[in-house]
Amino acid sequence: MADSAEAHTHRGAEPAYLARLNPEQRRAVETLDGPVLVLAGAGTGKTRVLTARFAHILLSGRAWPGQVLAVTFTNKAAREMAARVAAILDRPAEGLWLGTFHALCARMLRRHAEAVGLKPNFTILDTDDQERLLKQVMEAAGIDHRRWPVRAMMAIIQRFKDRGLTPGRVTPAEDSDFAGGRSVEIYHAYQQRLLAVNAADFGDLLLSMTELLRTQPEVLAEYHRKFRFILVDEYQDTNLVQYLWLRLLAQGSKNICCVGDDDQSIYSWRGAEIENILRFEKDFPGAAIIRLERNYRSTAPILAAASHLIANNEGRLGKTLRPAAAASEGEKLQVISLWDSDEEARTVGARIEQLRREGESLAEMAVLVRAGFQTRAFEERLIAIGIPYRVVGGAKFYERQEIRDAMAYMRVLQQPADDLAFERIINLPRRGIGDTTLRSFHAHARAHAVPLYAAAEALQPAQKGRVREALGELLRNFARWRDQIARDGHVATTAAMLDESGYTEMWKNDKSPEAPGRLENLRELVRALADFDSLGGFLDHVALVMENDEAAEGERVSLMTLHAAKGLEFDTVFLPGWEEGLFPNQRALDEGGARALEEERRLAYVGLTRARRRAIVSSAANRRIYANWQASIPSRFIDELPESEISRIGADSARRQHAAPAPGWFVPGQRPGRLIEAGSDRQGAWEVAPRPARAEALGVGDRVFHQKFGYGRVMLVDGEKVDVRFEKAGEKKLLDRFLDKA
DNA sequence: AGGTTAGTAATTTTT
DNA sequence: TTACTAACCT
Repeated sequence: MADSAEAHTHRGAEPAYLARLNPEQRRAVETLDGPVLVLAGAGTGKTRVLTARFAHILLSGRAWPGQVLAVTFTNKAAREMAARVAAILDRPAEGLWLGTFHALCARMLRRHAEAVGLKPNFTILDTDDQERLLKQVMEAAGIDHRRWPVRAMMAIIQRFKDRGLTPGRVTPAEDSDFAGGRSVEIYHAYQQRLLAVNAADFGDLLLSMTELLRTQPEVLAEYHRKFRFILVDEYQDTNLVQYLWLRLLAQGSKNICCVGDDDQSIYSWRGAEIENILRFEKDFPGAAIIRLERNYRSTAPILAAASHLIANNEGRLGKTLRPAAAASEGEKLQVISLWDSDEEARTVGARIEQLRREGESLAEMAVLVRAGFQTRAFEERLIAIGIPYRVVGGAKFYERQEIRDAMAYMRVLQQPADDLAFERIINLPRRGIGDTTLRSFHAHARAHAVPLYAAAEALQPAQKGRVREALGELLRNFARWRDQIARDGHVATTAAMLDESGYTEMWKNDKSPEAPGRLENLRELVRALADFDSLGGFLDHVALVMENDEAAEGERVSLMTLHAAKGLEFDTVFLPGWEEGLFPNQRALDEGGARALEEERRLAYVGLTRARRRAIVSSAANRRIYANWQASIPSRFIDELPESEISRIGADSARRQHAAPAPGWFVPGQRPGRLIEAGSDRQGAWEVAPRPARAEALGVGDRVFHQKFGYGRVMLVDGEKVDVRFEKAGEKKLLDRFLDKA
């Protein structure tokens, strides 16, 4: 508030949003004319620059809010930018073209839908729908799905779209040899199907819009007139079609400002091309390049370690992070060698407990892993020792079954031609309409080139018995709901639809423990519906914007993948699993070679630079993968850390572990022996810990402790099998020898 | 039509 | 190990 008051009232003095910038940041904000690339290292105030620049454009009178196009990758980033711009302006910023690539393209495409063969109410398909549609296309083309998986074809199509290639633009050189060279044919058929069901997938939003700008000069000119300034966040993550889209739009004013960090490009596997940022000067002649290297986040040792590591990469524009404050002190990085993944989880858990005892906040600690499955071991350990945690980036709200079902109902209501949605709900709840019946609808739909819904209507009278009755009722209901929506509005109608269709009833009758939660989610969905003035607006929101409903707040440790951690920061960051094969990930290396290794290294860099004060890297000598144990060696990235900035813990014993054969070496499924930890007087000795037999039997009502599940109470004893109700993990049946009396 | 079983595959995933 | 899917049975 004070900021903008000053911004408006100052005489001669600078507005506060400029005054608090360092010289480089300030140049990035004030260089308004022509292309600008801001190379913003981790923690150098990237968001501050972006928002100050946005506000500066408006406050200096260079453009109205509607004349600035501001693009981000995530909804979160878009929200944050909107909020911070509004804070500088001291009023909510309205009429902004600020959003994700996808949301902005969807907004544009709705206006020009007809030009690409869609109706303005087209559906935006998520990954699941895409896959089902493509599967149908491939089945129709007679492709053996066991030899040529749908997933693989999906990836190929996505890659085409990422590169701005419509089926007609795919050249033989860019084609793949999938299904005996039939990929373009399938791609083409898939696009035809999308138009037939009046739908676009995520990739289409960008591709269709770019194609439109490429081929229709008057549409392009319209946007050139409109947008005077373009701002782009996370430019290093753009793919080719996003780049083309931006370049087309920027041809108008030339005032494009891209902010990014080539060292944090970690999405090549999703089509991102780091070359876009490396090539910026060539693409936009006369571009100003501004480097932000003053880091306001981390201590000197963390910055030194991250810089030292990333210097091993070849393909980079080159920047060096410098600590902003003179604070050269700070804890060294800890590098811990451990015996196995269980010990790693225990150690991390113990460190977290210790830090908490020392007064650190759990919300300021994060465990960052390479792959999602690694979080499980830490979750189990944290449950056992009673430390609250959250897993960031798990299942999304809208990916839940009941939400997708309910949305399918809404989609059929909104757009009866949406075959995928219709297919999903035609027999949900069970109406006795099985494969055979559905197949006949499909045949009719194909033969008459009508939507499935129309086919069902046409064939309903020809059905017999229960099917005829149930289908008749469903179709009559839809007609009625469509009628009702004009009268009662979309919220009441949707609620009525979910009840009257029998969908809610289905979950009420469901005895599974998840059912009540699903009903609650459905109620939440209807509640959320009230924030929108139409069903269509809501469906777009869910497809493009809605995110995890999990509360981010609270005193909890965060567990997530390194990818999910980009853009976040914590006082303490645990980086477990730094082992060859896991990190750098072998599979990534197999697929992408040297380039992939550099991307893995960038991922390590991202991980380290998340830490403000403390980073703890660990590696385990043995890791359980599925059922059996596998030996592993510490990651090469550990060797790339500067020895002067790290303190090694257990390194000696780790070396000995690899040198000496252990007793009972790697019997699949069996616990390996364990080396006594550093600090013990028996350090270096082998301890093979057999599970001791239970001395005393457990009784009903006993309080017990389990390594994985924590504390609980015995509910039932059946020989050596015991039912326990755990305080945190629910009821489990297990063998008594895994329990300790508490 | 719907439930059961055997076989198979398991990174990262802002939209 | 688990989780999911495709053939298989009732």
